[in-house]
Amino acid sequence: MELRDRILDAAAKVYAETGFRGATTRRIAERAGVNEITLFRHFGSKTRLLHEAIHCAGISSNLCGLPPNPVEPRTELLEWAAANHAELFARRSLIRTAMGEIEERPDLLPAESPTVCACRELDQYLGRLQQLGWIDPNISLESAATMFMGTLFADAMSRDILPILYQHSAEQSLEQYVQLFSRAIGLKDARS
Amino acid sequence: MELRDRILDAAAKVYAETGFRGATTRRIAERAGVNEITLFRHFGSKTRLLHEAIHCAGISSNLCGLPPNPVEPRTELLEWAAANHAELFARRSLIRTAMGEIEERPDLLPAESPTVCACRELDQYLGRLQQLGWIDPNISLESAATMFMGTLFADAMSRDILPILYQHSAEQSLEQYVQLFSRAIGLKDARS
DNA sequence: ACCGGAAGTAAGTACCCGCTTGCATCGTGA
DNA sequence: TCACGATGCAAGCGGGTACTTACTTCCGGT
Repeated sequence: MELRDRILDAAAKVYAETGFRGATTRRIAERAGVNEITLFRHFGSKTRLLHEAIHCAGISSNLCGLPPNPVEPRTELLEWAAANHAELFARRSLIRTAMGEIEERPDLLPAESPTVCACRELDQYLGRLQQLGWIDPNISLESAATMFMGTLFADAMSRDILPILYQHSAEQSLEQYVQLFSRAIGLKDARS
Repeated sequence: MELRDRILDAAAKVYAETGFRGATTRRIAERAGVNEITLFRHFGSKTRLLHEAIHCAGISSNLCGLPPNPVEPRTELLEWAAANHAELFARRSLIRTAMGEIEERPDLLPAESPTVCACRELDQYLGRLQQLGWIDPNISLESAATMFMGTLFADAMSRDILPILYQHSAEQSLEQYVQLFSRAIGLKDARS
């Protein structure tokens, strides 16, 4: 791993653990196994370093998208939900920290967050289902997409800190969510 | 307002805005219009002050609960959702900050959070509906309750920071959520 | 052999932090 | 009137913070 990437990686981790104020240049340097001065020579200031680190850490890996031509909506929704939930859950520390500081430092989070993209993707997918006549024509697509995305988001953010609420495994919960959501939107499918 | 309460109030606000590290004793004192020394004379240390401040700020106001004997589930759910959402939304800054720091300072949040109580309350209410035969007997009550609570939670936490996702008003969204949720659990009601 | 760039080392600056000490001030009940 | 408790004020302590300066070390290319 290149030194620069090692620093960015360490910075993102320390930030996720302790926030902007807690992510001191000394701690980041120590975590990266690098002299503190090197941070400043590479990135100029702590602020610029953290900006770049969070931006890089926020770039989502390749998610399997929802198909343009739905075939088995229930299966497709479940796979998509599992991928998105796993992504959110893996980054939960960083996301929680950044959300907690968003009012103080709104520029640290990218405007086009993966969550927003995912929600729009779901919205458009539901639109296709609606055109095909597979779901209720009267429901609000945006609200349905927001509801389902909110469920995934809240689960991924709270599962490890509110274990009382999340006693089922993630897979079991996601199946239930998809089943409930399918009923909510009136999905007509062979396997009800 | 008593001086002690003024300090606690200021401490909770500064904490919600800037987190534990950002909530310096000088800032809290200035916000409370009080000498910094007074904080230490009253609470001993910054840590004890913030513990008490967050605990007091977390005590929920009297929420209208779900009725023990359901009459109009759709209306009851909507009112309950509106009350809970309003409560979460009002405290969103504090909740976001505390969630962001929960791994570093898990003792700052009460174990029995209002959200957990609300989710259990909803779970039991759904159980009553199920016993009455008003909703599907096969669905998982915990998953349904978690799903709806997650929707409310995500909405309240993200509405102000992701306005692209939440273009409808809160009331409109809540109505849609309740309508979708009612369908998800198979609620049989006069007004479908 | 030598040079240049990248990294480390040591020291320091100016500031902010939690917290303490010592003393002045003020209001109230005895 | 006076004593006392609560509060304010000024100053400071030891330590941490971001960041700088000046110098050394090391390593690869020519």
